[in-house]
Amino acid sequence: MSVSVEERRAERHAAVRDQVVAAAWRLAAEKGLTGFGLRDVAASVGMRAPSLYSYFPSKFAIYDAMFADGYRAFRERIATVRPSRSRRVSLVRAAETYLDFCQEDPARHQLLFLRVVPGFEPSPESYAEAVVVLDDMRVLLAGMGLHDRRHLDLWTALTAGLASQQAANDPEGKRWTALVEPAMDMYLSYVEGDLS
Amino acid sequence: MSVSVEERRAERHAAVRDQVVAAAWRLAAEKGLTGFGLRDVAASVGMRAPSLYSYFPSKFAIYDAMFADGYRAFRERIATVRPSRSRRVSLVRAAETYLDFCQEDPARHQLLFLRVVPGFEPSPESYAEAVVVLDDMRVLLAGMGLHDRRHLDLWTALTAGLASQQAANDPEGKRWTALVEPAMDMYLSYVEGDLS
DNA sequence: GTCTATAAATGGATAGAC
DNA sequence: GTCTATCCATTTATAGAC
Repeated sequence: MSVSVEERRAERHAAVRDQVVAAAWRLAAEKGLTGFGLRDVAASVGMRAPSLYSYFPSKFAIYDAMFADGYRAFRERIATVRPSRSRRVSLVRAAETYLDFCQEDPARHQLLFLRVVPGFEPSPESYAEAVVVLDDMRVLLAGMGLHDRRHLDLWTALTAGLASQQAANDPEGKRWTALVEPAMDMYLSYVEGDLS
Repeated sequence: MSVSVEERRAERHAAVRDQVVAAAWRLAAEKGLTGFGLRDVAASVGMRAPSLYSYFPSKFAIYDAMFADGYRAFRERIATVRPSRSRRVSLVRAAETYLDFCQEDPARHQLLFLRVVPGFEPSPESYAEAVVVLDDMRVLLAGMGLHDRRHLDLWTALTAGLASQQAANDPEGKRWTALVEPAMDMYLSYVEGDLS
């Protein structure tokens, strides 16, 4: 059960990385996704800016870690959705969870689901986290008998649209969130003929 | 038919303002919505940065003018949609026009329809341009017998979702654009019972 | 690994001459 | 109205001492 010095060092290193990412999320929520600098990040973990470079080679690398982290958090959140025998209930719960997740942190919504940071694109490894979540959704719909990618794309468009309209036009309210049930009803009656 | 000196001066002033806004759009398309500076803007209209302050009191004021200008352009574009007796055709054409408009300039899509510039909110006057367009859409749906705001919100969410998924996940392709017809079919069969 | 110091650039914005 | 000059803050990132 002994652990090598290198392993403990690596653990500490990873722990600090996580703190940096958490600090970046806090600042993004406060000042906007592109509104914070490395000094802010460093200060809020008790460091000076240059020390961050022991953990991340660039600011984009921090965005990249945030991206992966955000999708892992999203996947965990989606995993908490209580399953139901009713397709309708399952879809409504999934969509509501997604909408809540977006609304509770608009900066995260922008980083994960929109293309907002000029010049930033997630690395293949981080993008893989996004693919995993999308695959979860694919499996969920497949479990309902929907196997066509177009069915999945239509569902993501519908929920993404509710989220983006909510964020852009009524960030504090429920104008579009309140439409989740009708939206899922609409979706379900449309795909009804294709259910297996 | 004579025009006062002041009027001609005002006209020239307005013309330069328009050039500045046009230059800002070009740069936003090139370098990202938040990726350009006032020096760039000034240079691309043959000026130095301080001279811009004769036309706009701040960078946010330029974003504000872009916002109003973008919604005017959007309204003109929507006005070109050929009317049809078929509700389905009308909705498909409107949605396709919206999607094309978004895809042809992602920075414009972000400024008009997402909340991307940290700290920027449109002035009431500029926001009024957005309200006008939304009212056009309200009238269009009302002409089809759909008078409920929820019908309008559901339609905007659906089209906005197609646009944002397209922009974020397949900016060069047609993966979600290709779903306009099914999406409109879905929408129409759902609201069918409420048509007057 | 963290620091100071600094690079090298850029940001928005202002003062004041012309 | 436009310019030069400049302010002042800030940015990301690097060099090198400790």
